[in-house]
Amino acid sequence: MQLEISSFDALLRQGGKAAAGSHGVDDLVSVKLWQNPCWLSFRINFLALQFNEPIYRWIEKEYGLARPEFVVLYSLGLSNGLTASAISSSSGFPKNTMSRAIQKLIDKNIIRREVDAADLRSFVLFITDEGKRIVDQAIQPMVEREKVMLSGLTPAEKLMLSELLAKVVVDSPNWPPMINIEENEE
Amino acid sequence: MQLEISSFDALLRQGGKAAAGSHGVDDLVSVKLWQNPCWLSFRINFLALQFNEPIYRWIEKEYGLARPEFVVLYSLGLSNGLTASAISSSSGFPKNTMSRAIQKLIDKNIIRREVDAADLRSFVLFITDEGKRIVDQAIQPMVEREKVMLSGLTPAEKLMLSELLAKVVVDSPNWPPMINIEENEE
DNA sequence: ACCGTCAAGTTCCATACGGAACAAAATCCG
DNA sequence: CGGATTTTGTTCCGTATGGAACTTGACGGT
Repeated sequence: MQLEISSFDALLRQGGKAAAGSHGVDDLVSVKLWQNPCWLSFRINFLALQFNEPIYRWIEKEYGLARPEFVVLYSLGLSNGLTASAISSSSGFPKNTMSRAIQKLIDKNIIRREVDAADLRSFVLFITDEGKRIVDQAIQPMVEREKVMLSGLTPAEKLMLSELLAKVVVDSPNWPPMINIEENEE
Repeated sequence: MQLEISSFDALLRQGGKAAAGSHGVDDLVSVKLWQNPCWLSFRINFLALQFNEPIYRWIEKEYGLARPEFVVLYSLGLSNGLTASAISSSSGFPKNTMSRAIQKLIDKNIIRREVDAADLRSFVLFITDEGKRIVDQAIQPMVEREKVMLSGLTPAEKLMLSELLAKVVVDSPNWPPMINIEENEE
């Protein structure tokens, strides 16, 4: 049984509609869920927002760290001894924004930096004890938030979601950079 | 067979690692994929960025519309006759940002607004022919981008991903608003 | 019908953001 | 080896952003 492209696309964006009902969710959100040619980007962006907004608001209030600063801190928490550009490219923030964030973190004694003897242009960044303390604390509400967001899925579904998202991320280096869809360049 | 919480969490964040290998993907991205207690938010944010960044850059260059403006336009393309606050709440942009975006779109004759006779405070927004033309065009690279991003998945996997994401979004109204994780309020 | 509360949009303003230009160091290459 | 090119990080600066205060209209209760 072979579906045409167009009806498979329609099937895709309707994914999960049957199981859902129209419970609780906002009208326009419903439309953007079920009648949207760009189903992926809406769902992804919506969920990113649902995570980021409360979490970064709380981190700002609790620790006085803005989002770029916390991104630096979190990255170092995962892998100490990183360079500014590594953090910048993995997080998507431009490097000047990272530069400022790093300065502030140094001033606050949350991270520390050493010149890289092998490359005098770049600095290697290390988390301080104070910094380590902050990430360890802040991570708790973050995982809690994720747990809440996933609470509607069964364990098997969570695992499946994790695998599928990871697979897409891993594939990302193969994507064309999307320069000039239409080549009308003057 | 019952897993403890902690080892199931570990399993979750490793989701898909076996199948992946360490192909192409950046070092720090690998770490954030596989050694990250917040696997969901990283994957979601990463993918959102991979979509948004090139798309909105292109839309800005092609049509001179900033992201909030295009969000308004796109929303009206899906469901004409919306109100500013509806768009604001479904998209996550604050209402003053939406207000400015709407003004600009009106100036550019891309949308039009009428006072709501039933509620004199609010305006109902409509897309113009010019606006309709723009969304119809701009949607093409957007769906194309999504197609590229999903090209590493089989049709069955795409469908599964669509269903799982939708299920999570539909569940979102049930989530607690995450006020005051720690209740040390002074 | 009136007053307090709430909701829709706008305006004000300080600030963070990100593009572009820049300095310094590394790398490439003939 | 020496000049062109790339890479790292910082600085400059115009602009978009979003919190807060405000205006106007709706709504709910007594």
